[in-house]
Amino acid sequence: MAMTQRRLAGRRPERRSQEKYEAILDAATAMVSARGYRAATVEAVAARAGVGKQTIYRWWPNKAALYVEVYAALVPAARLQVEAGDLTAELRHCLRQLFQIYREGPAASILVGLIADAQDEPAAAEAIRQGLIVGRRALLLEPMRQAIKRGQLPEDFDCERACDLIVALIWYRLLSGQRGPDDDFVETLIDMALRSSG
Amino acid sequence: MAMTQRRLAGRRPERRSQEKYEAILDAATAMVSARGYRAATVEAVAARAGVGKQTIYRWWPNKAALYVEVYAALVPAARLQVEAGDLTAELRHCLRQLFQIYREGPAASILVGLIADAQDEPAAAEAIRQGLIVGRRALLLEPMRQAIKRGQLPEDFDCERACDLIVALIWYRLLSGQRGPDDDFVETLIDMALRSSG
Amino acid sequence: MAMTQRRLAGRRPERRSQEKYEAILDAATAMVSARGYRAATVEAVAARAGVGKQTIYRWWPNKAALYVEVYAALVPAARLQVEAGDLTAELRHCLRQLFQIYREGPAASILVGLIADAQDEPAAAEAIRQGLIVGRRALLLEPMRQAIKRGQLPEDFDCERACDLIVALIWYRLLSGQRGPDDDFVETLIDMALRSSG
Amino acid sequence: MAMTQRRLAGRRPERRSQEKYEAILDAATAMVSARGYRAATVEAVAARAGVGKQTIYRWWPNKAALYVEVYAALVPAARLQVEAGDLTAELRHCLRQLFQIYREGPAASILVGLIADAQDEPAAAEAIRQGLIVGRRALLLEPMRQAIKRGQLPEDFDCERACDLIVALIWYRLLSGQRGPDDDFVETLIDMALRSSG
DNA sequence: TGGTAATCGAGACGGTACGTCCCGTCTTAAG
DNA sequence: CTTAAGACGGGACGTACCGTCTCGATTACCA
Repeated sequence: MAMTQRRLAGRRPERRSQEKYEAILDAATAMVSARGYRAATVEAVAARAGVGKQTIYRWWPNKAALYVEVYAALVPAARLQVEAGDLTAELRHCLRQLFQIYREGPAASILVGLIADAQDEPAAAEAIRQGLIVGRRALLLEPMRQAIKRGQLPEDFDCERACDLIVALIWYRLLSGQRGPDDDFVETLIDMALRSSG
Repeated sequence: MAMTQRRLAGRRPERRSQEKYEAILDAATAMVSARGYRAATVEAVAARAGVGKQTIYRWWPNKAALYVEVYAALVPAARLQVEAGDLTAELRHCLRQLFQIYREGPAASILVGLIADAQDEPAAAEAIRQGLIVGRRALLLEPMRQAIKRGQLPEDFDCERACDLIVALIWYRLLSGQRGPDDDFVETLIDMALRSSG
Repeated sequence: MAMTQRRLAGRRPERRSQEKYEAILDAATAMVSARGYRAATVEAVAARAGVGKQTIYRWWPNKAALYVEVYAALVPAARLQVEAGDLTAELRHCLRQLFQIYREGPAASILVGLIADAQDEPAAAEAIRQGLIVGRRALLLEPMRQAIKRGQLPEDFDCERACDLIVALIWYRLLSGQRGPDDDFVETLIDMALRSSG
Repeated sequence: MAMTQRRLAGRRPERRSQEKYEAILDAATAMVSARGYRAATVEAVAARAGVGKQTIYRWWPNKAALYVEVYAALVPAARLQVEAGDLTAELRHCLRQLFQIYREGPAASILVGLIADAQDEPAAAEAIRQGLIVGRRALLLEPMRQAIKRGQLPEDFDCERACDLIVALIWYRLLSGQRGPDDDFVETLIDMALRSSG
């Protein structure tokens, strides 16, 4: 999202065709839904979008960067946030919304594919770190910090640890191919997170 | 270790050359160490082992199955087990040994590569589930169950949940490319596992 | 020199910037000298001239047409003509001058590139025929015809045949990548041309 | 034909599939006939031959090398040679046969394409020099040398020059896109060659 | 002199081919 | 009959240019 890749430094994104841009993201989304992350090659996405391969490579350095953007579009932060004044309620909202999105569309497949890609493509790893981890963490961390301020959590509660726990368990559930993430899982996550320290 | 693949039923594994078999596992291990999991293609492993590609495909259905076996050899269950009569001591021993192995050699890279492969190759997924999850889980579960029997853990302690938590956090640490697994992490894991329910 | 392209009839060439026009020809010349005819793509010439690609395509239908013009500028007819009253002297002057030009700059590379391009681009073939053959032939034919009139050559001397012979041998020497055209070659050409019929 | 390219040094041509080899040469021939030399891309030839691209690149370093071999197959030296005891008869036979082949199939197109390719691909240039010039020259030179021995040509007749003249005029006729090579042209060539020195 | 139209640079665009890599299967010759 | 060596069809990679097109920003003509 941040367009920080060196090789795109000179590009002027305002010149990019909005139409093509959307066609590419749409095609990428559709391809994953239809045939899975691996089969959603740059070549296939380009063909489906009615676009030259170069047009994709012009704006994204690799498949991972493209799909970080697709993921971000599918999982808008706004949809996960809520101000409830109550930690459990806020986490419940965030996670239920997230899992709903995972169940509705290909976002989970994309996340899993990106994690896989990241293992041997440093560029992909960086794209993920920047696009998914850094930005998204606050969605969980912030409510916890607020809760401490409000006195709903002990002062020494380890927010980072709780946050890692939640993300780790979600990743594990997706990666190990167990049942999809459901609302029961939300309660388990919240329960475990709140117990994790303090 | 050998002969778990159903599809090789008709073959006569006794005819497999023990020498070549070891050469292949050694080459596979060396390749991952030297160039990483992705670059350790079947082609490259065969070349390094001085073996035809077909010889690998004859005995393993795919790269993942081969590396499940390499992983199992690198992380022998025996090295992780200990009978201490104390849950914390047993978990500490198991996890410290595991992390030591991860730090010494390519086992962690292999695990991560396998997880990645599993995402779009059902065969790889199955190989992992059979080879890594099913068998390995007992190493954590058993000590916990014993601890319940000994009264060191409450009756209603959720061993599965605690076990998932440990594995999930290990995977997350490896996959997210944070710092390697160290002895501090062992203590964190034990602490979190023991808090996770009850 | 300008405005021979029929297809530009509707344009008003007087609006073409003389400055840009020369910058393009200069860049085209420089590119061939520096990197050869093939590498002197329209894209590269435009970049070197500090000009948009479209500006080139606006005034020349294709690369060949552009280089016919560059060639014509590098090999001005005036430099090859002389009125000596003696066929051998006139041919010698013409050919020596031509070879000197070939040795000095990229004209030979351009000629060879154009011949190559002409083989599968009818447009290039036509550009060559119009720009190089039709106009240039007279430089050799005229002196021969004068020589016949002066009685220095037999009445039945086949000027066309002699002319073809000279051009063919020059092309062959350039195309076959043998030694460059030198003054010895001039004498060979004249000798062979004068023997070719009669 | 000589398989002297460095990068093929390690290959063992006896392992090449004769069937595929012929399919490739056939497809290459057919492609030139059907769509011309330029359009006969390696990709298109591979597709038409029902072969992977790699299979072509495995045995030929580039398109030019492939087509040198196609040309050699289309214009077998045996078909051009004859022992007549008479120079004119031998040259006439050679050239008439050659032109017949040019008129029948795509050999001329290939020659022209190769000459064009040679201008900016040193590899192609070398393939041509080795495959076409070095080997083929003897077909013209030998009869001339025999004629000198038999006293049918003066001792000081310059065979090289005569040979260059013939080849140059053939190339020129093909390259300049004039009328195809016919039997009249054979007589012109012989006449000019015999006059060219001595 | 201000409007308007063409030209300009820059470069995005769909497309085609490139030459390389590796997959998993098939073939060959040596042992 | 097994082996190593590696050829094979296939599919995707990421790059290079092609020739066309779309942008604003000049520029030059004409009203």
